[in-house]
Amino acid sequence: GSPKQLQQILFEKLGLPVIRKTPKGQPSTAEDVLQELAVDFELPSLVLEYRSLSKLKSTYTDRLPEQINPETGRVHTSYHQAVAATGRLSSSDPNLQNIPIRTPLGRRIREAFIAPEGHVVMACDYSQIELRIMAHLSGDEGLLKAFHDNVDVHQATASEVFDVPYDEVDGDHRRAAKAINFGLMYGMSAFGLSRQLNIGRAEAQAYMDTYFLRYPGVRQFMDETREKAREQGYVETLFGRRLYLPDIRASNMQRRQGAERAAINAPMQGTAADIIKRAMIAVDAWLQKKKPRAHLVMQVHDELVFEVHEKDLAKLEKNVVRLMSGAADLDVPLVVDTGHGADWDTAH
DNA sequence: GACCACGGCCAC
DNA sequence: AAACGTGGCCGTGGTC
Repeated sequence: GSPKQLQQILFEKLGLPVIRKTPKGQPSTAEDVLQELAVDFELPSLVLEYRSLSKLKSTYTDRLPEQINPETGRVHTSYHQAVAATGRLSSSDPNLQNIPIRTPLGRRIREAFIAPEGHVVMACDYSQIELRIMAHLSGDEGLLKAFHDNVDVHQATASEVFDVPYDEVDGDHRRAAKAINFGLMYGMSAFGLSRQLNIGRAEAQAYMDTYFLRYPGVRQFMDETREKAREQGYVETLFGRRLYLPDIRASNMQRRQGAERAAINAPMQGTAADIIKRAMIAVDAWLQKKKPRAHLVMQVHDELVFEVHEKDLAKLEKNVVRLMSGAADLDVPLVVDTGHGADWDTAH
């Protein structure tokens, strides 16, 4: 578990090539580096497998049972309202906003979050909320249309960027388009996209150029956001939450560009945070008024998780969807997906 | 025992 | 050199 010791074994003792260095100048043993080394060498795959198992065991399987409150028999997180710069909540001790979901083994940890006898877990999440907010804030016609037509937005982006009919988009093109969509919201450069997709820089630049040609409103929105940040020293969400960016005029290019990326991202991430908070307030009011056998037990940025008596499930689901969808009036629909089951994994 | 930096990695 | 935003937690290696 020691990157320092692993560096010595891989790069000094075994003489494997150094693919990348850490910010402190040490040879990196990060996941993407080991994946590349795994093509030619045997050990890196084993290290990666050990790492993923070790992460799940040390952070979740070992720790969560230790944090069960003996009085309630539950784990209780702490939510913080004034930590994340964008207005998101954060969660700690334990963090319940980073419970694994991406891998089958990771998902087994979610199965441990179960509802009491006679109750189910219900999970309701906003579909693509940040991209929808990007469509709203930018007013880009193509993006607005994609959401109005209720199509798969990554598939639609792939169709535009790679110039293939919507129904003929393959998995690789969709994956690339998804990376472009998310990368854009994080202020990613062509260099970053080339690294993410493992393609040449010119090719990545061509993808981004085509994207901005097809979605000109998005380019304009991003240019204007940078400009506004520089002029005002802050950016704001749809509802006026500000993020001040003291580094936006820094002479140090790295700091300045970092502030520009934060400026691009904050209106979208922050507006999503505002919207789900409005939804939580509306849901709380409804719960207090109607008194169903239900509790809101978690918030995970774009998702609300409830425990609800089986008999009150249908009514709760209908109303939570209504209240979450209606928490903001955007130029695109706010779509809410829901699921339920005996545990948090099944509810997804 | 408390705290820290680092490298790494889990989530959205 | 870095290059993709927001968080929190782990083990290691180290200090006080």
